[in-house]
Amino acid sequence: MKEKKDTRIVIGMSGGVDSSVAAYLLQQEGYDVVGVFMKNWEEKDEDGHCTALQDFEDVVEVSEKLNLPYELVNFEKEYWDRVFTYFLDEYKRGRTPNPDVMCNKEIKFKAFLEHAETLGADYIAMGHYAAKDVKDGKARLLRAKDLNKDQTYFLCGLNQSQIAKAVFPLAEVTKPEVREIAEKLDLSTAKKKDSTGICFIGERDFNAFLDKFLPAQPGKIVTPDGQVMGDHEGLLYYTIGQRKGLGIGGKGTGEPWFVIDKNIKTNELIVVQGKKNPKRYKSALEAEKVTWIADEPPAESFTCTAKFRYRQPDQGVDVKRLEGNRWLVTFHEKQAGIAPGQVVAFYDGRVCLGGGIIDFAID
RNA sequence: UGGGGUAUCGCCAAGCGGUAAGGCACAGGACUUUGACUCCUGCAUUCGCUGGUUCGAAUCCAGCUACCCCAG
Repeated sequence: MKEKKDTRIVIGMSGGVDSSVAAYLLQQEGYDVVGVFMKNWEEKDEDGHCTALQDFEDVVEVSEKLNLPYELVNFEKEYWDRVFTYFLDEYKRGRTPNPDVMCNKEIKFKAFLEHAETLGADYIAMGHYAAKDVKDGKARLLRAKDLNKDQTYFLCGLNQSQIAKAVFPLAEVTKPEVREIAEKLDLSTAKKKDSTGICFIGERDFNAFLDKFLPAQPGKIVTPDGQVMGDHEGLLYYTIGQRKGLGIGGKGTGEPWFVIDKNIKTNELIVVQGKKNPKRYKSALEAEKVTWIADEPPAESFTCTAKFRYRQPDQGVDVKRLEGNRWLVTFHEKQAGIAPGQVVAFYDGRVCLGGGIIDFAID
């Protein structure tokens, strides 16, 4: 076993508080820490500022304050090829992808990991709120102590070799504590607002953003029995479970309307009225491309909990392998808003078992 | 061109002489490393138009206009 001072950890620095403090905590532990900023997207915001470079400036400032060696690495091509094309392809299929899960899988814990190894890294670290341990020689991904910020949902697509190489400095630290530490150190990122929106791309008018890459085809909004309720701007702008943006008001019972399906062939958006409408609720789903953190499933059939979206309370499910990486997930309680393309993450208590992509929901 | 009915926010809709409920939609914000969901706030000095009665009308009266229904 290497001494900590001889153990090199390359940490991904985003320019936010979390990774800033994570780097500091590793230094305090006594590791040989190197910070690397990933530039994965080339675009300016509405004001013409390159947001990525603004973030990099924060990395520079924090790194100099912490006396941390740092560098910038460019993965724009990798991000485009492995994350963004997938993102667009899914939308073309009428599905709703989760680019950030793919980003972790392909960029942060692959391209970045490979790059870190060329820098002599023993491990890589990220500012994710997640934890890890090793049991019976296998690395496990665990929920962070700060369950409110836990980001294991976004990491559920990682495999054993990726988790084995990772460390999560924020495993036992809460967000308020992170802010506190940053303030004490007087880091420039201390009061920086949490970033949201697609990782590396940021917050923006989503429909306008998509429109730059995919042509929209307006069509009809209809009920399951074919009643025309209005017009939509393009199927890809809507997600199953969505309420806002339909522009349907005052019809029927006066309750809000929700998207329950898309018909690619007829270019119709299918909606139903009422939060409690039974047509919104599904009893199971089929997941594809399911992977397990342990590289192997716990069993061919088992019971656990799952999330179908970030920050959703855990739901009891029965999981059963169909064939290969396809699994049937049956809900203990019916679920609304199960959107194909989105990610289902499996948990056993604090352990994140793995996850897959929702292919379709079953009534 | 006979009879009856209705005209209140983008939509649905309360109100019935005392000084414009509510819901949906929409907008803004909060929440949030996807997309969504959710939550909070805002949203008709004005009630088809024109007059009249009244201290006071969206509410009563008259005329006009529009639409709907039944008869032609």
